[in-house]
Amino acid sequence: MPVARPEPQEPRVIAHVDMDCFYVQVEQRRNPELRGQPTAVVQYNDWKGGGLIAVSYEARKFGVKRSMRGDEAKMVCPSINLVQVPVARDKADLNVYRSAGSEVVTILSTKGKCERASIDEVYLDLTDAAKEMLLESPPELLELIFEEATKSNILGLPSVIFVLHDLIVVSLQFDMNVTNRASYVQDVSNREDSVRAWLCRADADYQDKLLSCGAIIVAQLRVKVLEETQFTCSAGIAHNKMLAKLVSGMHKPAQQTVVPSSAIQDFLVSLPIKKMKQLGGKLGSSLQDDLGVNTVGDLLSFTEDKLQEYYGVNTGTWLWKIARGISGEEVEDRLLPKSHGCGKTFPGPKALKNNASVKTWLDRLCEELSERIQSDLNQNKRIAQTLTLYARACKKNKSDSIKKFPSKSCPLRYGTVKIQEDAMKLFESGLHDFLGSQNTKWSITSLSVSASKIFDIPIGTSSILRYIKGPNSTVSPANLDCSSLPEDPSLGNKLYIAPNHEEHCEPSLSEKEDYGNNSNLAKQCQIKEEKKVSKKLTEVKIILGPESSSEPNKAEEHKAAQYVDRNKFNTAGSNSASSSTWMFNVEDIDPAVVEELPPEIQREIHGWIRPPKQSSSKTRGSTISSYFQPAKRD
DNA sequence: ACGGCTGGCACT
DNA sequence: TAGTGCCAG
Repeated sequence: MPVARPEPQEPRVIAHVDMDCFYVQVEQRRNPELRGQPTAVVQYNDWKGGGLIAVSYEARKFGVKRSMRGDEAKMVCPSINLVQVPVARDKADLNVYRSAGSEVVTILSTKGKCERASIDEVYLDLTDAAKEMLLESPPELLELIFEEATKSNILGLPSVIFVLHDLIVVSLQFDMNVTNRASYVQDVSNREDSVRAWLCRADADYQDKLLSCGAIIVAQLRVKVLEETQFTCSAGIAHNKMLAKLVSGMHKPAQQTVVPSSAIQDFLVSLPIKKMKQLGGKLGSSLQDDLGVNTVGDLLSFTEDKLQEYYGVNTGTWLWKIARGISGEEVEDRLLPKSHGCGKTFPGPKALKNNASVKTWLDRLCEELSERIQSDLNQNKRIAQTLTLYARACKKNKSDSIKKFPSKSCPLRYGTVKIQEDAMKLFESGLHDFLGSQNTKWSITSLSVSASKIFDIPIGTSSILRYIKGPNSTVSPANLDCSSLPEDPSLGNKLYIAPNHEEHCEPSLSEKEDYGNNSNLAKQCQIKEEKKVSKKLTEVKIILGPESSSEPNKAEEHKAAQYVDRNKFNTAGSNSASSSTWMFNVEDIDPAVVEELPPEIQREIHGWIRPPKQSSSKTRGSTISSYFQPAKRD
C-alpha cells in the first residue's frame, strides 16, 4: 500500500526523465537503418510472432501497441520491422538494454541527486543546481535561453497555440505541404517565444523561477544524452516526484513538460484517477467502484478521516495528499538496481513436469544470475546476500490447485555451481511445501531466481588480508579450512569485512499509532524492540570476494580466519548449504591484533564496538549507521 | 495458452 | 526474517 511521506518545507525541483520507446532506440542505434521506420522489439518469435515490448512512434501511428503479438502488429502495420530481443541460454537477455540504461544514468547523474527508477527512467533532485543557477545566471538575465528549453511545454500557459501546434505536428508527420510548413514554423516560433517569456519572467515567484532553472538544466541534460548516446528522452519538471512522473509522458517523444504550482489544481481535477501512479490497479478500481471516484478532483470531496476509514491510516493520508498534488517522497541517491533477477515462463504445453527439466532451466537461470552479480561485484564492488527462488506451479486434477508455490530464500553463496545447487534445494523445499502430503503430478509454469540485499563493499576495508598480515604469521596452511571457499575460478580467496546487515529500524510514527489501538500488537511491538536492544549489534560479516591479482597467501588467510568464529555461523535451514559469509562479534577480535592495523581501520572497528551516538539516552546501537556515518568523535 | 521479464515497495 | 501481494512499464 502506498504511504505518505512528510513533505519537505522548502520547494524542491524534481525531474522525471523517461526514455522514449527505449528498447527500440537501442536497436536503432545498433542498426541505423531502422531509424525513422515503424519498428518494434519483440521477444520469442516462435508463438504468434512473439510479444512486443517496445514500439516506435512511427509504428504507434498505425495502431501498433505494446502487448500485441508480432503477428497482430504485422496485420495493422505490414511494413513494421520486428527486432528480436537477444537470446542467451534459451531465454531473453536484456543486458544490452541494461547497459544502455547505465550510459544514460551516468550522464543524468551529473547535476544532482539521481535515482534509477527502472531500466529506462530516472528521477533527479535538481534543487541545489537550480538554486545555484538562480543565483549565478538567472534566466531573466540570460541573453539567449537554451533552445531546447524554449521547446518546453508549460502546464497552464495559454494553450491555443499548443493545441494548434500539436495538430500540426501530427500533420507534419504525414509529409505536409509548403503552406502548412510555413504556418507550422510561425506557430512554433510563437510558442517558443511565449515559453521563453515564461521562463524568463522577472516577476515570477521564487518557486516558478526555480522550476524555470530546472527546465533549463533538464533541457541541457537531455541534449547531452542525445549527443553522447543518440537516445532521445522526455521529462517532467515539477516540485515533487509524483507530478514530475505524471507529466513526463504527457508530451512524447523528445519533449519536456513543466508543472508550475499554479497549474496543479486545474491539471489534477479532471485527471482520471487511474492515471495516478499506484492507482492503476486494484486500489484505483476500488476508488471507482466503491467510492465513485473517477477523477482526482472527485477525491477532494473526501476528508482525510473518511479516506483513512476506508483504506487505513497510511493509504488514507496518502490519497488525501496526492489529490492536492502533495507528495513528500524523496529522490533516492541510487544509480544501481537493488536486486537482480532472471526468470522465464513455461506456458501451457511448455510447462516443466519433472525435476530434471526444472534443473536444466534452473541451471541456466542461475548461470545468468551468477554472471550478473559477478559483474556487479567487479564493476560496482557490491555483494548480494540473499538468493530467492520463485515459481508458479499447477497441480494435476485437484480443485486445490489455487494454492501458490511458495517462494524460498537462503544466504547467497558466490559461484555459479553453488547458486545452482542452492536454487535446486530451494526448489525442492518449495515443492515439498507446495505438495504437502499429497502425491499428485505437478507442473511448473514459471521459474525465477533473484539476488537481493545487495550492499556496497565499504571503501577502505576492501581486504582484511591487507591489514591482518602481521610480521610473524607462522601458521601452517594445513590448518586452514578452505572447504567453503568459492570454487568459481574467477573468485579468489580475498576476504572482505563489512558490517552486519542487521537492520536497526525504529517503527515509524504511523506504525506506532496503528499499534496503539491494539494492546496486543503494542505488546508484540515492544517485545521486538527489546530484543533489538538486548542483542548487541556488533556482529560483522566476512565475505568472500574476488581476488583479481595475486595468489592468496595461505598463512595470511589463516590469520584472518582466526577472527572468524565458525561456530556462530549457521545456515538458515536443512536445505541451505554453507555460505561464504560468517558472523562473528567484533568484540572477539584480539585487541593486540587491532593495534597492528592501520589507524583508519582501528577507528572503524572501534566505531562498530562503541555505540555511535550518545545523543539519545536510549542504549541503542546501530550497525549500519555507525558504519556509514562513522566516527562522531567524542 | 498466460504478455514476458524485470524491478520496487509495503505489510505481516 | 522470510514470504506474500500489489504495482509499473
